[in-house]
Amino acid sequence: MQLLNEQEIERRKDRESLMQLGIDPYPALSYPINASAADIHKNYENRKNDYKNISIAGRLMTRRIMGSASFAEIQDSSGRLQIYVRRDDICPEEDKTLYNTVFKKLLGIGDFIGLKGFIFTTQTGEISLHVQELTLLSKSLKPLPVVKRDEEGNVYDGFTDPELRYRQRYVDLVVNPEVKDTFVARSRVISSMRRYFDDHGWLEVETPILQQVHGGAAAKPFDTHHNALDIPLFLRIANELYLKRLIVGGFEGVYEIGKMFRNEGMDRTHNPEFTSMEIYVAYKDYNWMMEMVEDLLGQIAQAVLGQTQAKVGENTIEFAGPYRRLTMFESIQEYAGVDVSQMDEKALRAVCADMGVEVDDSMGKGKLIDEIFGEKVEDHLIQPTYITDYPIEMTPLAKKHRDKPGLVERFELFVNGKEIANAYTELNDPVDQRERFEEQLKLAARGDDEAMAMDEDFLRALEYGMPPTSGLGIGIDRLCMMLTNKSTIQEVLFFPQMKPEKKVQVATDDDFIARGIHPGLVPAIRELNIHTLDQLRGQNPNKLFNDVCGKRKKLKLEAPNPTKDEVENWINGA
RNA sequence: GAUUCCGUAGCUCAGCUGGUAGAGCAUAACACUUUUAAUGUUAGGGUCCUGGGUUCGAACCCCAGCGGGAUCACCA
Repeated sequence: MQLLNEQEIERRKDRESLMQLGIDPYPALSYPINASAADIHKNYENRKNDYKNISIAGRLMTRRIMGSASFAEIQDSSGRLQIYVRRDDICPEEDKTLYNTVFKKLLGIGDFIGLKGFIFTTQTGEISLHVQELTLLSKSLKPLPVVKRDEEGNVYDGFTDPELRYRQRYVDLVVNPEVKDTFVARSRVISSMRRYFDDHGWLEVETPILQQVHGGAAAKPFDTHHNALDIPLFLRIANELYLKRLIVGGFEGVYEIGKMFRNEGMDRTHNPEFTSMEIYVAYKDYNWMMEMVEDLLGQIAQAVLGQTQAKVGENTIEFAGPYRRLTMFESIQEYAGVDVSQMDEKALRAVCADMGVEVDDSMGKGKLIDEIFGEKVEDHLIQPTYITDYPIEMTPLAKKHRDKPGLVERFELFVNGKEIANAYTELNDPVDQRERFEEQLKLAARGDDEAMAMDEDFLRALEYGMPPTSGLGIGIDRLCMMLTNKSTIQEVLFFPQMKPEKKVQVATDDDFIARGIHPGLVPAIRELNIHTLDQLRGQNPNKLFNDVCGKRKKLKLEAPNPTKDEVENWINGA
């Protein structure tokens, strides 16, 4: 049961009327299509002879009715096409019902229709379809927001409320064409990335989403339970440790593009489920990986934008490599003016205090350096920049630097002040790896709730031997944000997570009748804005009695007035 | 999680100092055979987010809640 507004009631009546005319509003059929709106606009001028028998389908989006002729627009997945509908063309016989009643009165904006006819150019120069045959394919019962655009492309009655746009993305996609463009771009980002990896011979794989140990990253997981095994399970926060097991197993290049789940806060750059790409290639190190990433991102930008530059907010980003490389210590030296490379924890805390960087007691040396970096450096890294050689404490899965003690071979790629990729020369020494996990356990004991958990099976795999390997992770959503110039993650996710929509449980007529209300009085109850049984229960009996009798008179209802006792019984449910 | 702004017709938004709820588009009716933000005339459409409070009187003031945006914190 739902409350219908005026326009929804009207459309339901139209649906009934169509059926009475013998027209199925939802016919079961295949409608053959031989052209799209975009194809017609692109090719009609040069190949006019090919557009004399067009069959096309789409959603009716506007109508301009002028007596016995009308202009309208339909929208298919490629765009819009103006159609010209003339009464005597679609109704060549005596009976003009199809035009006068069906097209003019019973169809509405949002309905799917199929059309046959020929393409021509109107006096005002618009390429249009002259309709000879019209078929209703699906009736729309809810009114679409009507977005108007003038010749300059100015939008007049936009569908702009972010809440409605995200909750009803289907409507957003119908009326805001640039939204569709964003998601087409997203799809191209992923497909061009996949093509790049496949062309290099690396294998796309799938690893468990339901995991018994949530490893590979520092984050809070979603937990669930498997009934048959009676064990707790977690949605993965990362897939790194599984992909490395596959390298142990003998694959020389594996990658996975998939959803990760983190039970943390949400904002314009975080959604509880997000898409990441992780790739591991054997016999490589992080220097090789930096060159690969430059090549990859240049090619993706080219595939998505047709060029390697992207406008992101105020900035123009050049994705073609090579990218600038800075060690973490160099970057802090450059942007914060401090050499932290030789500092111990105490000295670092003093530096943080100096700079007004907030810290707490659970933070180790690595975390403190990361805080300084985040506060002072990140925002400056606009053009793609590799930050390399991180402190060992904050990177338990990366190999120790080949000649810089206390550091690991890791880089992060920053673009427009945001991290979009993270890569290591992977740690493959099982003894070192066990020690690193143990260090993490100590951090956990100290209060760091993001410290990584020990994964014994992963250690066992490493003990069998993993070749030297470089691994990379890219946040797909953020990459898409950059390449589509969007500032929120919601704009690149079809269905971003939202708080539940509050749903009022509207009572049906039968619900009211079951409480003893005379069927003829239900309209009076609804007229009083009592739509749920809860609302009914909250009524004052005397007031309700008076109101119902008043409404009965006003609405001229046939049903007899209730007695006061009856009204009390409605409320008490007796 | 904190701060702050917002919630009025299907959509986009007005609504003065607290005094009978408004517009454009959409919808309905009539007219109109090349319009394109079609046009002209007319009509209907509201739980002013919800619940309390103040007041003779609340869309408006106060309190609480729900939902959303922005900023900040954490994380990718």
